[in-house]
Amino acid sequence: MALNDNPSANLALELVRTMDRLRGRIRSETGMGASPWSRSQLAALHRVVYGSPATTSDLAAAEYMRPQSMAQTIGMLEQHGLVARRPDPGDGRRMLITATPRGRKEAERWLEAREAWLTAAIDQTLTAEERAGLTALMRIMERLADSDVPSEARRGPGRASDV
Amino acid sequence: MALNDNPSANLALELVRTMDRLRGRIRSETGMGASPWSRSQLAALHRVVYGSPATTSDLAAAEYMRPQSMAQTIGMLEQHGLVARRPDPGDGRRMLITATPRGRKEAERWLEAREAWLTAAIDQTLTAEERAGLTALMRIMERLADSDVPSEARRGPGRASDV
DNA sequence: CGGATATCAGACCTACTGACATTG
DNA sequence: CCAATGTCAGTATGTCTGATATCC
Repeated sequence: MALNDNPSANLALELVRTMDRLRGRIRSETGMGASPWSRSQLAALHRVVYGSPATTSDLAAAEYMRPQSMAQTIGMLEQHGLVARRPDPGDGRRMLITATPRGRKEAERWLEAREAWLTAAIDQTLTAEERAGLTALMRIMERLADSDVPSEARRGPGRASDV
Repeated sequence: MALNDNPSANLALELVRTMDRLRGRIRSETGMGASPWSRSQLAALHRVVYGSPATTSDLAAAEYMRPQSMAQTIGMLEQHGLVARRPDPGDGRRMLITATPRGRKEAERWLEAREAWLTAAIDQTLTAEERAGLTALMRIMERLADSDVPSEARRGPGRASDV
C-alpha cells in the first residue's frame, strides 16, 4: 500500500475500499428489479418497524442523512401505505412516523429477499467460527459509525495545483 | 431482530445495515468539498496506480461495476491528466490504462485526505485489539465480495400484492 | 459470423443545498 | 425574536440500460 506511515490511515483506506467493493458485488448480484423498494427505503422501513415512533429528523439523524433526504424516502413509503404519519400531540411541529400492519409484512418479506445473495455467501464461504464472531466484529464498525470524533479532524492538503 | 430463523440472514442484514450507516457517517463527516475527486474516481485511480496496466473492462470487473460506468470514471481522470490511455499493441480493441506521474502524486495526496475522519475515528475510539479485529473483519468482507456464490441464490418471493 | 471491447445517449436513484412556512 | 421541524424546488452524482461501431 505504501500510502502512509500511519497504520490507522491504511486501515481506514482499506476499510472503505473493502466496503465499496462488497457493496458493489452485492449491487451487481442483487440487481435493481429484485425488489420494488430501494435499499434506502428498506433501511428506513426497518428502523420504523423495529423502533419506537420517531420523526423524520430523528430517522435522518440515526442514518446520518439530512432531514430532507429522509423525508423523501419516508414520503414514498407513506404513499404506498407502509408507514403512517400522525401529529405529535404535544408538539405541533413534529410528525410521528409509525409502521402500518402492511408495512410490517412488507418489511419482513423484502428485507430477507434483498440480502438473499449475501446470506448465501455467508452460509457458503464462512466457517462456523467466522459466523459466530462476525457479530462482534460488526460492533467495531458500529462504534466507528457512532463515534464522537468531530469532523474537524479532516485537515486536508491545499487544493490541487491546477485541477 | 426476529426477522428470520436463518442466522445467516440476520448476519447479512446486520452487515449491510452497519455498512450503510458507517458509509453515511463518513459521507456526512467528509462533506463533498473535501476533495476535487469523488470516491469512485479515487477508487479507480488507486487501482490504476497500484496495479498493472488494465482495460476499462478489467477495472470495472474488479470493482463490480459495468464497463460503461467505469469508462465514465476513467474518462474524468483522463481529462485531468491523472491517467493515460494507449492502445494495446497486440489487440486493437483494447485500451490500456496507466497512471501518469501526476496521477500518482494526486493519489497519494487525496487518498489520505479523504479518509482523514475515519483515520481519526480509528485512532481515537478503537483499542489495539479492536484494530486487529477490524483487519480480520476486512478479510472476511473481502472473501464475501470475491466469493463464487452464484447470483441464482436470490429467489425472492413473488411481487408484492398491489404495490 | 459470433464474441469482446469501447463509445454514445438516455434514464433513474439517492442524497445534497437553498428558501420558506409553521410552531414552540 | 430565535430555534426546530417540515415542505417545496432545484442540483449533482453515480450507476444502470440500450444501441452502435470496431476489432479478434
